[in-house]
Amino acid sequence: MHSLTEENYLKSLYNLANELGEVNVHDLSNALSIKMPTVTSMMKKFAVKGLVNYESYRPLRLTDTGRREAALIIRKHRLTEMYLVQKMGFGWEEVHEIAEQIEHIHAPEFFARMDEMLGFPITDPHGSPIPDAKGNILLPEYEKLSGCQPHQPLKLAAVLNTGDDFLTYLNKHDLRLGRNFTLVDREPFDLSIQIQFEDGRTLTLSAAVSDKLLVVPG
Amino acid sequence: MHSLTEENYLKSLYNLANELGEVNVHDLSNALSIKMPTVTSMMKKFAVKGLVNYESYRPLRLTDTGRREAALIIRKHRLTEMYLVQKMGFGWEEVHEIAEQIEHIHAPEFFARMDEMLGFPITDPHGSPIPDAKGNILLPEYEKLSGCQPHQPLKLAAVLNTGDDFLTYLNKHDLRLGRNFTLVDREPFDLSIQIQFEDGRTLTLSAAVSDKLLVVPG
DNA sequence: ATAATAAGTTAGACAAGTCTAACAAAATAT
DNA sequence: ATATTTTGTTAGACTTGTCTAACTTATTAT
Repeated sequence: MHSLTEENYLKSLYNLANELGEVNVHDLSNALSIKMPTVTSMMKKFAVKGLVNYESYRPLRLTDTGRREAALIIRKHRLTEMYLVQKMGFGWEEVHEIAEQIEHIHAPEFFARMDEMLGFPITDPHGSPIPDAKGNILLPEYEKLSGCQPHQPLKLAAVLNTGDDFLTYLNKHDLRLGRNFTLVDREPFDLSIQIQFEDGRTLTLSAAVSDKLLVVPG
Repeated sequence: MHSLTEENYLKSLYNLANELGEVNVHDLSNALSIKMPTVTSMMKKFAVKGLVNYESYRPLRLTDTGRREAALIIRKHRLTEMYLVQKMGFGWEEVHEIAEQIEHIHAPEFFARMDEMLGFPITDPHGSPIPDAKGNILLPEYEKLSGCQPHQPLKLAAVLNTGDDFLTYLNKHDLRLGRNFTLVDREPFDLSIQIQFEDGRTLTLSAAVSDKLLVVPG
């Protein structure tokens, strides 16, 4: 099994790989707030453990094993978030920090029980997919709101930023997962976007916000 | 805040102090499966942190601060056990290992929510008292079944061993907390004890067992 | 094309928590 | 009362995960 430290490297590596495609030592160092030499030496250790294919000065590549083990940690994280929201009444802006700790618990029965109580959910409270018990994940076909064309009916499917500030902002404007709206207009000057809800109310979203909202056709 | 390692020393120290009255380096070393020199040096560190009063070759004495901090960890442990049993359907023989990990989570809201959902319980699933949020604990007046006189109506109030084997044995004989019975007889030869349930059925318990069962007048 | 900057590595130090070996003090047994 | 055993301490080494300083390779900009 892996240490808590190793689990955090693994998870970060996995998330960065999805966000960036290629992950450099520098990126990982940044994400973890750990200096590059430390990251380099951990990656050499990971190479020995068969979690990454490491070559000097080349981007870091997770092995299939590494990817699977990372997915299993992320599974625990997302299952926990869903449990905290659905079964314990926390808001989606409150659960990240708690899940960040509980994801390191080694107790398969515990997570299996959560999964069962939740009815085997496939996404977490932020719309991110939950990997299955084997570490497989199917990436959903969400589109960034910032990249959509006007006049389409849309539905909020996921958010890309899970910081409290952002989520509290969304709460304030009743922007919850599953909410339907239409993209009315895009302002070319600052790339802000105007949306209209089904009840007729409109809302203007900055590019920073619309870039973090993932939608599906509504 | 304390490291995971420190939390485990603290908890063990607290539990041993309750069991033994006086705790020696040797006892703690034993309980934690950590060699004595390591324990000695940790105790010096604890002395600096104000958690124990340490003097060479003398028994270890928790300070009030140390005792309170230990009680707060034990609070999290017992609250978690209660939650796992009451809200997640685990058996009382399954929860120790999981709680052993979750007790180290730093998230007051999380434990406060559990407490609330459980209706502010005062004991865990094994009958042990749950310290309050300030680290105060009131020791209940339980008696060992092994020390009771015959012909008294009794009620099972707590168990002193929380190993799966013991609890599974109790399950098999329907010996659950709150169960009423009468002490029928004690066999002087091996100190085994015979009890009778309200439905008339009887059961013989070895000294090893009756020494681990705590009762109140039923 | 070369200078400047950014990214990555090597070497060596440090803190936390663990160990073993050797020695010292306290408790126990005859 | 003294020898033996048990308990406790000191000293020094090791591992994991971190850092800084110095150097190297790769990328970028002029």
